[in-house]
Amino acid sequence: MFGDLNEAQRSAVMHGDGPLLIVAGAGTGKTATLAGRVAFLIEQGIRPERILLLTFSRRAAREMLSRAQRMSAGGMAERVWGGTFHAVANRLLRHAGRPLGLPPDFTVLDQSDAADVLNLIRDDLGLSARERRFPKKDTLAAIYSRTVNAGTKLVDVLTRHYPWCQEEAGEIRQIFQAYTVRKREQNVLDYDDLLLFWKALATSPQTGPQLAAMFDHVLVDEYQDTNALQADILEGLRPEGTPRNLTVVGDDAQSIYGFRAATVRNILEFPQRFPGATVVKLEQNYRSISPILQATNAVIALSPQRHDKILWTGRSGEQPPTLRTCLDEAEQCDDVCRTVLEHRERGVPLKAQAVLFRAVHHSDLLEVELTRRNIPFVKYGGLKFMEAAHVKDALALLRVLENPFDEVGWFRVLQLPEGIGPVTARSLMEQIGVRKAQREQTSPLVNLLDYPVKAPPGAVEGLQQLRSALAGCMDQAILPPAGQLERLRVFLEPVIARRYDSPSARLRDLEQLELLASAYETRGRYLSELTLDPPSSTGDFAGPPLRDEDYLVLSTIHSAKGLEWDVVHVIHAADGMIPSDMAAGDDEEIEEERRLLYVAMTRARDALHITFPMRYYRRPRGLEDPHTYAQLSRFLEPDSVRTHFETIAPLAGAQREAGELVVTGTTDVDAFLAGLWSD
DNA sequence: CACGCTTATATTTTT
DNA sequence: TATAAGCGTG
Repeated sequence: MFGDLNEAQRSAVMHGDGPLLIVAGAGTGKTATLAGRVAFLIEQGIRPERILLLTFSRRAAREMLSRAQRMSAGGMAERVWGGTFHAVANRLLRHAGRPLGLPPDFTVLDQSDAADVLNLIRDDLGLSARERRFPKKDTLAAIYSRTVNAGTKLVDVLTRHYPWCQEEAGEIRQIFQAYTVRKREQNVLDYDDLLLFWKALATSPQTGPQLAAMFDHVLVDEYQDTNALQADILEGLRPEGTPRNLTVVGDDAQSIYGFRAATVRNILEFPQRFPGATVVKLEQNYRSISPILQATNAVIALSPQRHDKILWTGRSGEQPPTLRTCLDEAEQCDDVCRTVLEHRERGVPLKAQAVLFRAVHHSDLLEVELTRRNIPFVKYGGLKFMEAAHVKDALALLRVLENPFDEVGWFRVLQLPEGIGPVTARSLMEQIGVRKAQREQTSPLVNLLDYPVKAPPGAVEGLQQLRSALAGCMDQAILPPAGQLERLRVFLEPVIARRYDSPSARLRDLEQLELLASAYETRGRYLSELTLDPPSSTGDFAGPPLRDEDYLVLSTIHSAKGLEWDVVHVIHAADGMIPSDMAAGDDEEIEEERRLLYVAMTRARDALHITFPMRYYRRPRGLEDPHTYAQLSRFLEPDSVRTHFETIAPLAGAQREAGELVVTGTTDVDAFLAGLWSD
């Protein structure tokens, strides 16, 4: 059954008790190994519900467990505890959060909800009166999250990552303090709280041992992307003096989540933190053909950090990766479309191909072009769906039904009826007692439904419609979440038509939301699953019609982690894109960008194409030249890296045919100039 | 006080 | 490009 595994993989799979670190290079069969280990443990008689498998996404957990299922005879893998740190924390805390004073019916705030709460507090504290420009709500949320996850002092985070906000440190601290108070009042947890409370539970002398006793084995995927908080949780779960059955898998060369305070130190210091750890290295790459692997090895070789493993492959192949210089973005789109179709001609379906890029909006132009040419695609990455105003409106309605003390929920809901803006909404919240959260107090929801409130005459009718919509959803026993959404849609339809453009598309989204809800029996379950595992692609919604069709995959590099395709196209391989200008802060950030390119390239099995446009058109700001010139990404360095590529210039070909002279010197001039600005 | 309009601005990656 | 703040009107 484990016959397909190589020696290193087998030794990892069959490792006995004690800590185990598997350093698994890209494409070395990490998933098979981890799934194999789960299957092995079950075969050894470990009860599946006593195994905890922590992965980076829900999708990864599903894949891993279904593989383990196939490998294990008994087929009990589905009872394994699996999911992301956050999702597992959510489950655990609903059962075991009592000792922390945490009622089991808390609701979860996603990052943008958290930002809204921060914004509300900023208004309340009167900090919006603009003397200086104050960090925006999303920035506040980012600062908060980074501080908590890294476990560092606010001032240090500000100095290092948000130097332009240092002046406001006092106010920021004030907001953060109030933020914690509000969350507790309202019985809501944000992403970071989920981890914090889990850690509190796992490390407390009272509850820690009970928690640790729940599991015989803990396995963690993508360990290079865990942060200090998560490492503490793991140590709490496998305390010293007990059998420390902890398996972690990771690759320091693929750590790309520094912005979420992930630290490679977790993987590097694992043997110190868990003394007696066995270390297994997986170095045989099964994914890429040799010319691609050589190129990716060359990219990572230039990283000044030590990655001491050498990947090799038995997969031979002739075609080196191509490096394609395009005139501009339009030509890049054209080239990608053509190359994609060429591969399909030769028998590679669209599904086996992916286009990868640094930032969500990098595919905008390509999406237009693909649509124009009737090439179907799905896009992964980005949070677009959950961020849309109308989706938030619908979910806010469900949230106040679920948790009537949810402040941001109410603030949004109460502004839906015509004639009510922020000021009236605040007054209504005051009247129904949203903020006086004592547990015994009557529910603000009941107050709104059963008692009259003062509102301006113009708002009375709309308010009444809101009331009856909410009232229609009160009895969960009769109406499941999908039914509630159906009822709420009647109310939302005119609201959306009045407030937003392209209402028909938005109404379709509400139907999708309803479709998704039909899989859940309770509102609470539905809401927390949606915030912890949001639909990651438009394809997550595409029901049967799109499912069997062939489609090209578009993905951010971050979302492509752990996946692979026959053919990979990496676009925008220009300085300013990879590495992103935004990341050009310090060496550490630049190195993370290098690893990002490495991750992108190592997704490819048989063919890899990297393109970059020489010229970008930006919307003119003032009298600036709307064209900017880009250079090839510095990570594709000429001597040791570019030699592994076949260089193609669609532009040069076209121009030579036209008898024009191709000027290749531009980039050198730009490089010279760039050298003058940098120090 | 709501709402529609204009103008400034800052722009990554995701649980 | 999308959002937020600013301003005028009803």
